[in-house]
Parts: sequence; C-alpha cells; structure tokens
Amino acid sequence: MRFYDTASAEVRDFVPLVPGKVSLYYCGATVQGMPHVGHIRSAIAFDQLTRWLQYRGFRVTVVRNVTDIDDKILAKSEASFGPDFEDEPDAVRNEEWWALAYRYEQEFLKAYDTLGVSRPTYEPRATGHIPEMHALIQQLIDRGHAYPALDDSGDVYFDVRSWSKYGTLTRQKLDDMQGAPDADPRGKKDPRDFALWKGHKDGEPTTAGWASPWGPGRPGWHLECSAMVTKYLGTEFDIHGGGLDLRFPHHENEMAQSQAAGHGFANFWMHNGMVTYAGEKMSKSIGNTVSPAEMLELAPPRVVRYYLGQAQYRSVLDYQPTSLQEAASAVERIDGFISRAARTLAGAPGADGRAFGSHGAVPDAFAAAMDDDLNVPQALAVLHDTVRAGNTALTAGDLDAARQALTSVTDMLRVLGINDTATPDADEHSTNALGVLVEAQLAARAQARANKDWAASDSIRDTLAAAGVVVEDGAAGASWSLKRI
RNA sequence: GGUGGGUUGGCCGAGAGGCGAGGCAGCGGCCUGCAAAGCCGUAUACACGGGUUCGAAUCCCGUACCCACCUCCA
Repeated sequence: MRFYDTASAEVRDFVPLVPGKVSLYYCGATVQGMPHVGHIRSAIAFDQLTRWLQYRGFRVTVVRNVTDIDDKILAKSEASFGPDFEDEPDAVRNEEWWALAYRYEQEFLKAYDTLGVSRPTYEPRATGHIPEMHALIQQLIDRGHAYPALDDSGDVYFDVRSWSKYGTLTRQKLDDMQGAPDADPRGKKDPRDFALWKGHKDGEPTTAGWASPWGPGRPGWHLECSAMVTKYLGTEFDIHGGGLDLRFPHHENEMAQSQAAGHGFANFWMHNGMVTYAGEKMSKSIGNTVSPAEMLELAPPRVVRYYLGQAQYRSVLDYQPTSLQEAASAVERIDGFISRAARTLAGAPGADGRAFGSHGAVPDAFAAAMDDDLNVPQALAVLHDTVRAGNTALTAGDLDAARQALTSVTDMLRVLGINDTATPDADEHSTNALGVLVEAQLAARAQARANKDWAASDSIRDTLAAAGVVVEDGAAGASWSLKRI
C-alpha cells in the first residue's frame, strides 16, 4: 500500500507504526457556516481511505476535529445581535457563539451522514480541550519555542525563528515568504510568529474566555489540532489529513509546534484537492459555493457521493452543471445490473451456498488501484468492467458468473461507500398496495401484448412511466422498478 | 518574490516510454412488436516549440496559459 506524503513529496510505502492498526486524524470544519461540497469532498476522501484500510484488515482509529471557537464564529454571533443582520438566509438572530457553532456542527453532521461518511471514532471539539492546550503551551515555553506577547495583549506566540525546521512541510524558507500581511507586530518577535493563545479582548463575550497562566483568553486555531491529536492518538501517529489549502499555515504550524514539543507527530501527511467551480476554488469568500443540499436537490445521496468521490482525491474536481447527470447515469448503470442480477438470482442458491450479497473479495485489479494512493478512477474502471461482465453473464444465463460479479460489485461499492442500495424494487413492493396495482397493470399489458394490441400495451406503459414506474420487457416477462433518479 | 500542482478526445477523468483505462454524451449494429435496458462496434486525445530515443501524451530544455498556498479557508 502506497500513499502520497505531502511532507516528503513522494508516493511512499505505507507501514503503520503499530502492526494491524492505523491512526488517522483529519481536519474537520470550523463551524462558522453551512457546509459546502468542498468540505464534503474532503470527508469523503478520508472516508474512502478509512474504508480501504478497514477492508485491508486494519483497525482504524479516526479522529476528526470540530473547531467550535474562532474569530469568525464570534464575529458572526456578535453581528447576529446587531440591527441589520442578514448574513445569510439560514442565519439566526441573537445567537450566542456557542449556539451558533453547535447549530452548524449539526449541519455538518447531517451532511456527512447523508452522504455516507462514516462517523469518526472520536470527534473532539476545541472548547473541550483547554487543559490539554495549556499543557502544550507550557511545554513550548519551557523549551524556548514560545513566549507571552511582548505587549500586554495576553497572547502567547510560537517563536518560528527558534525552530529551524519551520517551513519543511511546505518546503518554504522563512525569508522567501511574503511578510505576514498584518505586519502589525502585536508584540511578536517575528511577524510570522503565530498565536498559540489569544488573550481575551474587551467586548468579547466572557463565555469565550478561559483562565490560563498567561491570562484569560482562548486557543489559537493551530494549537487545537496539535493538542487534540496527541490526546486521542498519541505523540506520534500514522496519518494526518486535510484539505490542500490547510498545508500552510495550518499544518505547517501544527507540525512545528508539536515537533518543537518533542512529538514525532504525523508519519504521513495526506491532502485532498480542492473542488472548483468554473475553474475557481470553491470558497465562502468568493461566494461560489455549492452546498450539499443544493446537490441533493438535483440527485440522490448516492449519486452525489459517487460524483464527489469519483476523482482521485488529490486532483482538482471541477464542478460542471451536467456533472450530476453524468454521475446519475453511471450509478443507474451499476444499479441496473444489481437489480437484474438480484432478480434473476433470487431463490437460486449459489454454487457455494452463499446468500445474495454475501461478503466476498474485491477483484485484484481493484485492490491494486486502491493500494496505489487510492486510485479510485482506476478502481471504478474495474467496477464498470465487472458490471459489464455481469450483464453479459446474465444474458448468457451463466448464473455462477453473474453471482460472482454481483458479489464482487457489491463489495466494491461497500469500499467506495456507495453501497446500501439495490434491493430490487419489485421485491420491496411486491406485497404492498403499489406492487399490487402495478402488477395488475402489467397483467393487463401482458394480455394486450398477447393480443398484439400494441396501442393498448404502449398506453399502459406510458401511464406507468408518467407515474414514475419504469417497465422493461425481458425474456421472463416484464419487470418494473421505480424511477430513482 | 517564494512554494506546490495543472493543461488528455464533445464533456468528466485515469495513465506515465511501445497493446487508445473507465464513465457520460454521440453514431452504427444486435436484441425488441416498438421501446427501455443490455451487449458489440465506433475517436488522426494528450497546450505549444525544440530535443533524447528504434519508439514520447509519458523523459529533457524552452514557451504560453491556468489553479492553489504564502491572510481565515476542506
């Protein structure tokens, strides 16, 4: 198994620190607004990674943080008490920062759940880990890598000049970097020094301040992740993930402060590519975001999941208006095979006695693709090839081959997180009112066809189609399904 | 100024020195009463200019354009 490691800028063999176990931390959301599909793509990428590691037999501990305190959350909450607040349609008036953060956290969770992102093992909130952060800050001060602000702001800064390895994650030299735009020294020794602790400011709610040895305040963003990852995964762990845009400064700073504290920290750094819209990065500040909810109006969750997960995780994914339709067609093709195969194989016990959908193994080519830095596009090619082989087997009446393809396809779908489908509609509905009515119509149509009354036959088919029932004629008579997409 | 990535057929999207991944759309065929679904077939694709090589989309040099990060950002 090989993954691209951002720190070494190469694809390397992945060997877990502890045999049989993998520890994975990836950056979740700063819950200051509604999720957009860029956030979800990241979660899907690391969900695919998790599922693949699990398929390979590893016990995976997944940690995804929630940043529930930061400047924007406070600013938005404060604005919500103002007279002209209409930040966005979903915003709520007079909302305390912690309520606002909690509300958006729930929105993220809902989106993750809907799109089949497995729940992490732990999902810690920054505000719940203040003592751990204090300990880490103290450690850095003791080691000479952090200092209380030279002014009276109550901030505590990381001293980048004290850490010679600063910049190694992103291969940048301090002196080549543009000066921090807020060149306001604010009591810093170097403008690039970053806040570990932010002193409480007048006007900020008292609920957003915690006592500390350096005065009341709240944690800096970068520090949260370092403190939490250490609590849940230890001072050294296998994989740290997140969006490509987090490499600098966030991950560079995390790495610096943790390693300066003497931690081994991440063995692998994995970063997912951005989702763009018309070639531009999707982001709140540009205002070109597409929300999961908007996509879910256009396509069912599995199609959205397929779409957001179909590209290799490191590549840019450019959203086009037609993208979801294309994904829908691809998913329909897969589902069509599963439905037909399940229908044909129902009641026909397998040669090896296994029931429909039982767990088997994924094709070697699929496994090889996934092992190679999660090459999902290539894995999907194997999936589609298997679907084709399965369709051919069904046509030929080769039930064993069809069964094998079906098992294989369902296993691949499970790995990719687009499973939980394909209970054939006809079975599902055969005993309820809809099923009885449709079957009655199909019986009438069969009679009309026997009489070669094509007009009557087609009329019934058209009526059913208008109601969302798709009729297909096959060798064993007509079958039907509900139009899904 | 620094750092990283990209430019593949109508569209999406893999690959990375030598059989034209896969999906979507299109076209032709088989099947069908007609459809649908499925299957089969179908493309002078690799930004541009040089070079290396028996052979380059893939390596080297140069050029152009695009994107991301260096500020909050998945």
